[in-house]
Amino acid sequence: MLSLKDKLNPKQYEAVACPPGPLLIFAGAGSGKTRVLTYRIAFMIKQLGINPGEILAVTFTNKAAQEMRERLLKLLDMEYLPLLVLTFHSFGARILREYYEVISYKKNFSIYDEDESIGIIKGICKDLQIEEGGLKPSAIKHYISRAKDEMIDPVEYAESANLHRQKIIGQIYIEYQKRLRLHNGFDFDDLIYWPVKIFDGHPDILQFYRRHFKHLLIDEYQDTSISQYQMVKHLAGEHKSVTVVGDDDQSIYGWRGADITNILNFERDFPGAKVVKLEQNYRSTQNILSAASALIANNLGRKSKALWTSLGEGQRIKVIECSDAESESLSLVEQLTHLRKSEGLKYSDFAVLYRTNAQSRSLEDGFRTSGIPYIIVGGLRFYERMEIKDILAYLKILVNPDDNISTQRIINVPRRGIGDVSIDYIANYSRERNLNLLTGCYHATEGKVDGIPAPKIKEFTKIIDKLSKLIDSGEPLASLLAKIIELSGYEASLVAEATPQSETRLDNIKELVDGAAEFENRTPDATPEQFLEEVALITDMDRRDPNSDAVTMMTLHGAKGLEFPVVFITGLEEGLFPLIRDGQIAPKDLEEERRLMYVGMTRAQRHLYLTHCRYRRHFNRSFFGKASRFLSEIPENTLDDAYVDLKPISNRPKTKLREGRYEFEAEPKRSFAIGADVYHQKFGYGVILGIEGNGENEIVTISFSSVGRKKLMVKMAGLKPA
DNA sequence: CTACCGCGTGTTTTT
DNA sequence: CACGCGGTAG
Repeated sequence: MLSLKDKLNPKQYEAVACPPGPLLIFAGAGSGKTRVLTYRIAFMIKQLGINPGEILAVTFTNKAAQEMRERLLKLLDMEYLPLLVLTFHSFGARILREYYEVISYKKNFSIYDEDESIGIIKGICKDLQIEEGGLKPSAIKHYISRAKDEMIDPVEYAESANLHRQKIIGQIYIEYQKRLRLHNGFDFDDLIYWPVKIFDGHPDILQFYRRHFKHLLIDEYQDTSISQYQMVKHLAGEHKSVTVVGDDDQSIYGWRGADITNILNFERDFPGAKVVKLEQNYRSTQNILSAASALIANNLGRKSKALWTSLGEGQRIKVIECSDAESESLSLVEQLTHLRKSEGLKYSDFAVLYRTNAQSRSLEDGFRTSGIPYIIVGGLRFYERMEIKDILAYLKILVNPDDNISTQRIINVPRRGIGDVSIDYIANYSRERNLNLLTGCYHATEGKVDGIPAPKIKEFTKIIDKLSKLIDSGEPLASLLAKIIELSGYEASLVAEATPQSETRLDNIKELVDGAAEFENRTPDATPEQFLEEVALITDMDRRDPNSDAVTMMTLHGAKGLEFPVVFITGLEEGLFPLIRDGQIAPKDLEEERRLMYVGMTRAQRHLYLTHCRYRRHFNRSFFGKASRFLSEIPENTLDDAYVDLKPISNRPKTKLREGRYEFEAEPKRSFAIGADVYHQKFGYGVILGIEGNGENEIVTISFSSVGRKKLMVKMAGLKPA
């Protein structure tokens, strides 16, 4: 390999070229983490002559895995990647596809997502008549997930329960695991939990994996849970060629079971580990970096580090105080429009970040009305849409007939006159006879189940029959899905509905078929099970199209690993960010919020904007927001002069549409389009942000480069197109 | 027994 | 404000 030393700084080189063995790389934000990981892999292959098949790289997200794959292909100059780059969860799924038998599972198991898992828990609470003691099913799921992260099995959990609440959860946990097995399904946590259990109990299998993967590389090590840590520890075995990369300051998944002590204790767990700190930041200017560093310095119990950059001082950070969320949205539009012009930036150079998905609503309003292209990443995911899950449920029961969850989901979708009561009858009948629900349905068509309208069930089983034949005859995936949509009557019912919503649903299921076709292309020998697995593990974060020129809007969590020339962090109000529930926040939670802020700030390359509102409607109730404490933790000398934008924008009367007939305003004639450049005698050049009223009363909101935002009557203003 | 309608409730972050 | 759940009508 040519001159590694020229392409890496000394620290990076040290990490890349260090001999196989335990290696911990503290990679500060923007310090070229992925670069080091990929070069290290290339180094192992090209310099050390290591067989690529013996290397396993594990990341946390599909996005990260994908990026690493692409960069490796380029670096190694190959067409196909000779090594595995997987997420923890997909690696776990692979192990289970191979060894499901040793834990008495069956082939073609299903993978249940969060909603389905919570659905199972709801069912358990109902069946067991458990008084949940004020615990919501989602909360129960959370506790069970944490238990699995810590490798605590159901019986162990129940036995060690002290509190009344824990005993209830223990009971539910036991039943939950039982039902998952009954349905031949795993939840997300099982994809780590069970492989570790298998390794624990089957040295021969563990030995196989250890021999197979002699060199491990783990990305985002600070986000690993106890179960993931154990998986790494198991695989590392005696040879201990483990490279882990992480940054304790970017640990933001504690609520999901990530255990920051994993990275802090690496040197203890792997004696003789080499530690390299990467502290040169290649992303941000000094101002941004100093501000972020000062902020994170408020956390205790972190490894101290000193990030530095040679990119120069750069712009100061701008804090904008807005009157309300609507004004916040318009402020973003305003700043963005100016900056885009003055610096010749693309829309895709901008990111708008927020703490909770709910905030995206008000933020996107301003973008929509001003015609600025944007994409919202995250929120409701494509594969979590109702219609997609419905169609996939059909596919799931064809592959795994034990999947009662999916059977239950679509037995009456679209409507075939089979209600809850009928389903309960069949479910009870099936349970007593140890049959799965689908088989129970077939019995019902033969009149074996009392009180069930056989013809209606028959309608359902006939569809399944037809589809089974197709899948058995090896129908290609995309056309199989098309058949499901057609034969199930799903398409017809959506067409009949003929609402705007049903139209988008139709579009979505068509997109699903396209996606399946694309999957077939990419993986020629693909089985439906593999497709289902990919679909279960993929997230919306992975569907970001890098080619479209649009502003990216996403949560701060979603932004990890990304970078943008311009970043807006919004909603910086005490209580919202840091997010505080019940007026209280535990110190460790506050520190995680602060790390989240740190992650957000360090996404910015050149410009960083921080906005907060004085007034915000949050939970149904309006409240007056104090500025976030994080704002006061940023040194003054990195901040621009305060920019206050308090012009009330939202005092125009809300139009009522609900009362009486719907009324549609005639499309008003407008003198200017939103986004148009205009010139004003006194204020100079500006951009039209919004238009209200028409004719005599037409009022435009204009952002002037000289004086900021103004509302003017067109009649009086004497505007000229610029 | 199913389908529809209205009321009430409740919102962190995600593999 | 949107969704889920529960009650009622058919």
